[in-house]
Amino acid sequence: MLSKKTKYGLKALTFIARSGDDVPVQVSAIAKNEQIPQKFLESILLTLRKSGILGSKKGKHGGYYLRHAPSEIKMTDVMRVLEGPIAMVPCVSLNYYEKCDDCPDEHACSVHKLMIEVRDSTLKVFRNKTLGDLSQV
Amino acid sequence: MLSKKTKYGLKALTFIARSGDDVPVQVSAIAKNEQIPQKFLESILLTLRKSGILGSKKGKHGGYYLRHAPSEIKMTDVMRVLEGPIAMVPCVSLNYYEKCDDCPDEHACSVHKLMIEVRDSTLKVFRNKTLGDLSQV
DNA sequence: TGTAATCCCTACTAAATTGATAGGATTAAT
DNA sequence: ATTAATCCTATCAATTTAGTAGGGATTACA
Repeated sequence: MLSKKTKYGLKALTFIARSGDDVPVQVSAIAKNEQIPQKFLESILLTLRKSGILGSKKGKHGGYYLRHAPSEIKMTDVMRVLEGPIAMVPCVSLNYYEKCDDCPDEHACSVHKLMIEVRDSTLKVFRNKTLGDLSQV
Repeated sequence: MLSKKTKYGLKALTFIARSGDDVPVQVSAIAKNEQIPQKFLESILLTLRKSGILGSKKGKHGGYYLRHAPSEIKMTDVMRVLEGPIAMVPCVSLNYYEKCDDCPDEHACSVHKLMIEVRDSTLKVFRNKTLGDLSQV
């Protein structure tokens, strides 16, 4: 299941992308329009900023803005920041690989083989999708 | 993340598939060979039996067996029993559809659009994979 | 210079889920 | 009868999720 954090994060990014890039967008505006608890959204946007996807401006008339053009923001990056590894098991993760304790031989593991295929097919989707595609009406 | 339940369930099914189909396989044998806590495994095999994927025989020399040939047991069915809906959000689930509270118009929802693509690509993998494929050495 | 608006940060919490464990009831073969 | 197995219910600790609370720091602008 997709976490609310990810869902809210994606909606927020879409909202910002649709807002034109001249002025920063306030958390309150996003929260109101997308029906997201504001304090929760604050923490989500903070992690998106720390990861380099968003930039921010403090103080009056401050807010968040995209650091790159929507068409350059790939879903692989967004999903990894919000939801974590794309692989369903660490032993098939490209970026966060970890060996299973129980599994003596990965090559012989049926779960491993299956999850590699799932990972690849999911990656293909996320690599070909950008925030630009999402924010298209 | 894949739950341990699903991981253990897949390993158990693979083990049973590889064991030839003349005699039922005991939980204890699977637990020992696949390094799965036996009591936990018991409950997993029970749900697989209740879903119709496994059959069981009680009493001495009892155990679990596949109800169909491995090549006829599709991963879509197995995954739905073990892990639940394949879709990452209920609003794109084929079998467990539910509307989002917050989303006034699904067609306009960026998350919805993205998750439909993920669902379809994952489904394609699971539909084309059977337990027979998994248990191939 | 003051004040309101805004992001930033830490800590806390309730509820749900996960990954088991415990203990026995039931069933079947010998 | 005894033994070996599945079946069933209940319980539990740890983790994760989805927030909430409260204030600190920064900036625009009157």
